[in-house]
Amino acid sequence: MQSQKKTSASLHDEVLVQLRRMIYECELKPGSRIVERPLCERLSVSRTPLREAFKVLASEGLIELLPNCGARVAPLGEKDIRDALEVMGVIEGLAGELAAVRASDDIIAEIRALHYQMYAHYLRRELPEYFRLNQAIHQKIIQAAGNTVLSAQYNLLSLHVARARYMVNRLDDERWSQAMKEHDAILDCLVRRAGAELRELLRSHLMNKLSSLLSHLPQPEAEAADAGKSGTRVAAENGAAHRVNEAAIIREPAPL
Amino acid sequence: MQSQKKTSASLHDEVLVQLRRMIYECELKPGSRIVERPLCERLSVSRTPLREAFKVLASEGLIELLPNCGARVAPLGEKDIRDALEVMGVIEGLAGELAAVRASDDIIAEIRALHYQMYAHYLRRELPEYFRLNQAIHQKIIQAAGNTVLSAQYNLLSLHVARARYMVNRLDDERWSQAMKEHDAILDCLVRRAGAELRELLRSHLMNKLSSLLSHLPQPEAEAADAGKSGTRVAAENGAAHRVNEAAIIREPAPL
DNA sequence: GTTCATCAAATTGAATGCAATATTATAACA
DNA sequence: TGTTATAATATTGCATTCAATTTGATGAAC
Repeated sequence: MQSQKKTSASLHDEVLVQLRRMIYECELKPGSRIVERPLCERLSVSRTPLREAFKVLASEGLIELLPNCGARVAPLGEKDIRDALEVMGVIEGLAGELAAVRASDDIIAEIRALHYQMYAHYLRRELPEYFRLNQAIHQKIIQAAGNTVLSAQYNLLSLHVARARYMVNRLDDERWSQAMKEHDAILDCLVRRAGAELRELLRSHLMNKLSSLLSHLPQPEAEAADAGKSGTRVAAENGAAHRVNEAAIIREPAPL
Repeated sequence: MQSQKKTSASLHDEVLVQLRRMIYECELKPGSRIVERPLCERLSVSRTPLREAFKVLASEGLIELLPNCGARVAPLGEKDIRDALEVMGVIEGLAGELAAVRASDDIIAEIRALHYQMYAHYLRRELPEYFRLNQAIHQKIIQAAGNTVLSAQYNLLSLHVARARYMVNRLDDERWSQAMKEHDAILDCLVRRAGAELRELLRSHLMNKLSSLLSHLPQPEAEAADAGKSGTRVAAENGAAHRVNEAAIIREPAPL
């Protein structure tokens, strides 16, 4: 049913997917204004499907739509990241709690397989592959919860978190090894079907990710502090988006 | 900044608000197909803003957009209600947990005042007023959490739940008195700032509401069981929407 | 009598055009 | 020189129009 991929989707959906990618990869920088016509030419579509996509993105919180003033990419400050991950924590916690009860043994076996694959990539310090499997495991847990509303909310929040991850753009070794340990515990809870324990584990897993993200945030509170409120187009100009350092670099954010 | 209400909003927003109301009041019945042009005439707008509103409603899960086949109001079965309230449970639980820490004494005083007002209406069996204050209390707790993502998710889920409530359209006395007791406990937790306890209380409060809703659901699994999957426009024709019985009737769903 | 094919009407998807509003540049004035 | 008013430009919001697909119906063949 979802086999055909490229040509089948309506123009509006393609634009939507494209824009989402451009936003969470920070190709469209947080806080920057978006003018319709240039984007239309770039995506080779008319304004109508673009504007429809804008409305959806606005309801998803990825852009802001100022009446008669056009759109701008939603700013992404420390507070926004914290808010998103707080909610994501209880969402994914609930997913774990439900998955521990509802997941079939086959699904758990699949997750276990993914886990060991991920562990192998961790040992070899292959971050993109590690990351892909990490996402796949979390996605499997979400699906195992068997709750469509939960899945939808999770995917939505994932977009915002991916945006933050692109801004930070690195993962230090200490956090990486800690995350791996947490995943060991997560798998353990799942096979034991320890729902409540898994819930707390997943939630704290995300809270730790929050701490890691915030500690690496580019400019905590610099001169662009008013970007969130003032209507003037501050381009934010965060040159940190491409900074390369001693830590591992994330290149593949999410196959979502 | 948000003082002007009616004439200032863009046409698209007005249509969006109108359609949301029509959907969660079941004026547009779950599962029924929506044709664009008649709605355009009825709302006195062109197809462009209507279609933009459709895209947003689809991303909110209130309608489904079938490619080249138009829109239909999202069906609302037992599973959908359960899914929505499961998620809402942890969302509002988190809100309580955060509010217990972050709410100012003034806010708690306001909630206490609302609570006693609500209690007075409960004693007089004034359901619409009770309901309005009930919503206001929950809204205050959400706001006190100080998390914009949480607020957005909660408001979204509220729409779906309101839709379910309209379908059920009544509240039996036993559940009413139980809900009132639960609210007593909620207020107590809040003034004691017992976050974890409040979290569990709010979650179970919603789980009880879920049970109540499901037990009063019009047709659990009747001949319209395939309405959720088949593409044919089954009008659902749930005559139970206006049924009047021995229980109190809900007329005012949410001032949201 | 049932089923399949072809055609007409209706409906959706997208592009273009026009009016309204905001933004920017220019110029006049204090 | 700095500030305000005004006009020109650019951009958004919405309506209209056209093309593509689907739905429903009529008729022919088995």
